[in-house]
Amino acid sequence: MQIGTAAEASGVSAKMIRHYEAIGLISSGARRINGYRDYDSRDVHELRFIRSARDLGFSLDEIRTLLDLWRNKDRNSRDVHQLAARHLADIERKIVELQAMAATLRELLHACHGDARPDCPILAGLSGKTSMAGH
Amino acid sequence: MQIGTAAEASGVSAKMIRHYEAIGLISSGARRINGYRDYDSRDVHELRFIRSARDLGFSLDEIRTLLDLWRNKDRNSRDVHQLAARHLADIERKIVELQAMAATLRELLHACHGDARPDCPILAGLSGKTSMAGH
DNA sequence: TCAGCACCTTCCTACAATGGGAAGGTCAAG
DNA sequence: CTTGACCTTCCCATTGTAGGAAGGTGCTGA
Repeated sequence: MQIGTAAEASGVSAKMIRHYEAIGLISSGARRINGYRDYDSRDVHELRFIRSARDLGFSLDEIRTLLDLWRNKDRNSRDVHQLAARHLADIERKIVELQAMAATLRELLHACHGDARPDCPILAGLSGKTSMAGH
Repeated sequence: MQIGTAAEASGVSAKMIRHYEAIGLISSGARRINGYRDYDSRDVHELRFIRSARDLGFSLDEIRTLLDLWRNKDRNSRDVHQLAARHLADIERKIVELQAMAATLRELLHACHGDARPDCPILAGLSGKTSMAGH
């Protein structure tokens, strides 16, 4: 099948499929006589794997490792577990960060009347006249 | 004061101060005879404002608007409130997304024994053999 | 048979925010 | 007069994705 069909079937855009090939995430597979890339269901399967991993927030570099492990039948499930656990920890850290931001914003929003008057605790907070959560 | 001092005082790196000037976020202020940028406490105050807003996750584009509102004494606190509320909603949406990812990851991690054996529900999940949370 | 359209190819550009580094100018202390 | 710590500009890299230009391919309908 052509790249467009593989894109549709996998949920990865044709643009991205070419990109993944360019950075060596997927192999430079077969070409037809006209130079068009040719894909089969295994390729689509792999693309879907990548797509799922992206949806879970794995970076392309992490996915590179995951793909290696996926292809390697002698792998250790410990390696996968470790990678995923580290990634989960990253996400949890990010959530905590965002929650801190959200809490501060909610506080500021609560204090700001939000009408036609110019005085605004949000701006005051940003300008450092109020307690602010650090980075 | 020189850029390095302003950087230290504001928590914004010299590199970023130059960048903010280049993109017009802050004005191209005075230069000394030798071509060095010169800053005063008002500049530092503005940089700290930017820094705080960045810490709260505002984009430089949003900060551009916030700075305009901050400088404009005839502003409407409603505008600030609206901008901040929208930003808070963005953050909350992002938190929900990350929490969904984390939940799926935790499920997969829970199912994966993570030892020397090769079979791994995490890889199976990514390859689509298990229920996965969509994007 | 040719026109048109949908597809494909490569290559370059952009985004957002930040950092790294090179090549060179400036200034104060020793 | 050298050394070192600043400063200047300019270019490049990052991460993941998209847009677009310029050109080739191939099917379909008139």
